[in-house]
Amino acid sequence: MNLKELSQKLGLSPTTVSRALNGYPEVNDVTRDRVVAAAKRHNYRPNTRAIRLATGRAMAVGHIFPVATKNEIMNPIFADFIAGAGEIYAQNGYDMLLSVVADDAEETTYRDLKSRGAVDGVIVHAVRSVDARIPALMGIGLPFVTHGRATEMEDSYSWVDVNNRRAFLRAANFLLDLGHLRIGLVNGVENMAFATRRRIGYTDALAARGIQIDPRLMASGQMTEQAGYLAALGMLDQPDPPTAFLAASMLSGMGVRRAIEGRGLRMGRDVSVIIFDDELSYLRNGDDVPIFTATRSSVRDAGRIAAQMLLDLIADPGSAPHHRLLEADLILGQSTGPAPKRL
Amino acid sequence: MNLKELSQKLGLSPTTVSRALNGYPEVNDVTRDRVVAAAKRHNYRPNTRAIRLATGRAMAVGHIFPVATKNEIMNPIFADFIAGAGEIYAQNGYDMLLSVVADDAEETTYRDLKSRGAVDGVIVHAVRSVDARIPALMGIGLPFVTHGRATEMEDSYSWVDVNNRRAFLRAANFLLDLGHLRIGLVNGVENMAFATRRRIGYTDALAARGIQIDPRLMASGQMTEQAGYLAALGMLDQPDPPTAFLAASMLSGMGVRRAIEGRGLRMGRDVSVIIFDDELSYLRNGDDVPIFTATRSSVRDAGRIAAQMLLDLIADPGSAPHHRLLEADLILGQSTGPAPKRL
DNA sequence: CCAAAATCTCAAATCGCTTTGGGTCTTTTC
DNA sequence: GAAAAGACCCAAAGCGATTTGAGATTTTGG
Repeated sequence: MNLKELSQKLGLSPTTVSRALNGYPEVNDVTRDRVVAAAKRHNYRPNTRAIRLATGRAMAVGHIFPVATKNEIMNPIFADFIAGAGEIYAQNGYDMLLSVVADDAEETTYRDLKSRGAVDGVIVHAVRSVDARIPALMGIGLPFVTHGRATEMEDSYSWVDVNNRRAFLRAANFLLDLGHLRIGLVNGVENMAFATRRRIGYTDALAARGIQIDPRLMASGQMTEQAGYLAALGMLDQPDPPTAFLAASMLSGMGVRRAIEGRGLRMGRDVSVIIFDDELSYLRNGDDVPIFTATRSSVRDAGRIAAQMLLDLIADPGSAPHHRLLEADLILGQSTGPAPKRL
Repeated sequence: MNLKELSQKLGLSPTTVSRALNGYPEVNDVTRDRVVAAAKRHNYRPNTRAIRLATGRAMAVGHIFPVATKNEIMNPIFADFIAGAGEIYAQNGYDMLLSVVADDAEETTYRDLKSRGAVDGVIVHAVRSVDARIPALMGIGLPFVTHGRATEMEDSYSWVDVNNRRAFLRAANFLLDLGHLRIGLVNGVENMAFATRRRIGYTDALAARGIQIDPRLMASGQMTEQAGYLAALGMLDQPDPPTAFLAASMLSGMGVRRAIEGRGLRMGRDVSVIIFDDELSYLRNGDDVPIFTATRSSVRDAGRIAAQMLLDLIADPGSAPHHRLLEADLILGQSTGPAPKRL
């Protein structure tokens, strides 16, 4: 059932039917009702391909799913981010296009999407501290919103980010207030913008209290359980082990917990742990009472916000860049307590 | 740069340029080379929207991302499956369309995608034992491939699945061979097809050795760390606790491990554990030596296979349904050992 | 050397919608 | 009561490709 057939059935021109369906004012209410009813009865949906060609808009946004050429790690937060963004697209009649691309080919993909006219804008994931994709996209002229922000030129593009520095600053301060003096940092890979900022939050907090930064208490790596385990174990086995940890994710935190328990210590009593909790749906931090004390910020919300921002940007391409800095909550769980008395 | 402009630059008709670019035989090789070179030089890409309208094919496939209305859990295997499938699409010039949809609206979404002409086919995720989507899609007439298979009508549609029954049968047999008589099952939610089949594999193995099935040793729930922990703890605290566990996923297994260690036991010595390892990129089962003994089958591979199958189906709609049953490997890790002597 | 076949190229139709620029028919307005 | 305004509807021109059918040119065969 297409527009022409429907209009013939109704004895109207395609023009009028199209206008009636799209809410244009030049059509009689009686006629409009008749058209709408017929469209529903015949289960008519305008052909997406034709709409796109006619309007010149893709009514779709692209998400590029970088697959690191080296380590092949798929970012686990991606699924939840997508879930949030997808909600917004569905509400606004947009489609979500996913491209899985080797991370050194992202720019080519953006350029391709643009010249093919496949999308009206893109979301950039996993922003690195220095990220070539940002200037590239500005050059290409494709509207975009980044999740995370690079260290430079913050003002010249649109982004959604968590205040990572502040989150880890607060977390570190909280541990310091509990009397912890040696705090281990189990961070993500530090070419990622968020990881860099978290480290700065951590070091700033220590510096503000006049505590010497000890590089042996700072690890950086993939945010997996195994990596967290090994990093924490290495620190615990040092002569002057940490009494607390700051871990970059739920998975890292689970690894840290295993290391602590593996050394016969108890988390929350002997060693405190604070994690960054992205509120991933399949990695909940406990049900009612959180297991880990955590800085918490929902990735799914971030997805919603980024998607809405992008749609706004597409609707009004001339507007100034939008920014949204989310603050993470610091929620109390069972993994923190006062520093044990030193022997 | 569009076809018309390019053809004007070349002094040829759009027809000839189109044919040259698409490899039709009716064009002189010299002309073709000239056209191809010019297209490259001007960075010409045919407009996707126009191609779609003209050819009537969407050159896109849909993935529907069900968000359970109740528990809101996003399936963690989704990301890796998508990564595999996306590779295949990219190689074949297809786009991947993702829809995030409440799980009670999936059928509507399929119907919508079809009537809008937005996709040429879809992949169905997370198949339930009895799944209304399958007959629905057959009715709609949209080519589809399911990941997992329902309990009925296996032959009438195309699917990719792991031999879940056999995987858990082998795993259970392996534990039985090691002398374990009480084996706990920490299964996924059993309205899912894969979970049902795994349970059957487990019970079949026990039955074949004449061991009584004990419902207290069978748990079914979300495949989260927390759920695995609680399920295992409950079993360990029973009067006659299991000496081994079969866990449905890496995360469940991590929960089981925590329960074991929480009770002062050691995994691999006091209590054995076998997990189902989907080889998720961010939940690796150890680096060199696997931590858990596991039945292993890569979800990313399954994504590749399903995507290729769907493309084949789209290319040849009249063909008979395709099936692919993957066998899981049983790989030895450090989490299993002989059953401890009974006191 | 001419007709037939093969080769190359093009004009125009098509896909299914939106949108422009008029037309007709009523209804106001002075 | 005529002119202006408003309401309603339509034909046709697009969007940018593919594809059909046919014309022009070159090659082949007798």
